[in-house]
Amino acid sequence: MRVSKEKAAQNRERILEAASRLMREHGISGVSVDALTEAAGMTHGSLYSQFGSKERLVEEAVTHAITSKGRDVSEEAALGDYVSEYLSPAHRDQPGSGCPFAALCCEIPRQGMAVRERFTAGVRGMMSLLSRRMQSGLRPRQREEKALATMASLVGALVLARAVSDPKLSDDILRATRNELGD
Amino acid sequence: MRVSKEKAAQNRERILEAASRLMREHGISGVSVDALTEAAGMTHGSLYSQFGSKERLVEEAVTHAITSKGRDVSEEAALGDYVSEYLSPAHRDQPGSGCPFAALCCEIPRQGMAVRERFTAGVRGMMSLLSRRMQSGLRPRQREEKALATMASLVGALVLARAVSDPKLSDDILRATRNELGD
DNA sequence: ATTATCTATAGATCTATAGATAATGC
DNA sequence: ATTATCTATAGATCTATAGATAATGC
Repeated sequence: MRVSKEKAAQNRERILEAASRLMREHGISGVSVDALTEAAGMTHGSLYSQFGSKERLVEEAVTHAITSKGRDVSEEAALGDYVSEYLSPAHRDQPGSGCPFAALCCEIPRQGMAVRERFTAGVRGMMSLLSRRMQSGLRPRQREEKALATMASLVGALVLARAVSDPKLSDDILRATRNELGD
Repeated sequence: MRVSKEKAAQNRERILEAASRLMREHGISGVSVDALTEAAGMTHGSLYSQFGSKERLVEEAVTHAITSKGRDVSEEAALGDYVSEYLSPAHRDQPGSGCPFAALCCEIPRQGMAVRERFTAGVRGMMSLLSRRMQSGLRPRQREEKALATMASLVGALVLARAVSDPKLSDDILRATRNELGD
């Protein structure tokens, strides 16, 4: 049965929402087309009519996750606030709505070029977001370098904190990195 | 057909070698029992006789990768040398023989408890390895904290450098983190 | 007439098991 | 007699496609 253009656009959006959340929680290869469309309240057939293939959906879902996450960052927020929130236990414990870079990074090298390029564009976006918040005394080139190193610290701390089974060690990783970036 | 005890032990070792390499290259869920035993020159049936299940093989393979990698680090190596090698393009381009933490971190939260605990033990090992190389002026507690923050930087830089599709940006991530850790 | 969605299904592939085989090691 | 390995296969599950259905929008 067919639905209205408006309803179809809504359905597409719901699939993307579900995909960007489920992929961050279970990994890209860990989410089936079936599980995904079911979470969006549809059958798997509709995904192929909307996106053509899983690969193309992944492209859009990765972009969706990155841009929607980027919009959450207010332009006024200081570096320290951003770091504190990024390295908070709450962020660690909610990967589905958390940083897409930390959630997907290890799977990205095995994705198609289009997916990797969208991920890369997102990394550049986060670099410039952090760069703008670096000490104003530094030259642009140095600020970008600082931004990249900071991003590496943030992403690394989050993925390790999520991976270890000991809650205390996990907290230690977050705190140690917060302290290091606070200087 | 049966083989000698010695040969069987060799076969087991070959499966573990293949597993620890292939899992780092294609992810834990990205390697099938079939692909794995074939890489070791056997059929998939023998894996079940040797390990009982894929999950139990993963436990052993993760441990195998971590301990064999840990043995490579000479006790005399300084922190700077370790960092330079870790953040080298060569390490980035050879995940199969590289750091298991960087290769597997994102998949570990979805593994069984036994796998997560072995990963966690490995993280503690790397922490103490780095800790021993920190400035001798610091107290043990501070050295461990520095070690954790350094590990986060290393792992984060490597996974991001592997993920981005632009070779220049990838090099920049490695260099920026090397410079940051060099201070 | 167009098209978003559903149903049914094809064709791969994945983990796991059962039973046969044949060399080992007592 | 034991057991490491192989062969065959069961039972799930995964991506994708073909054709039917029915509401939309000209």
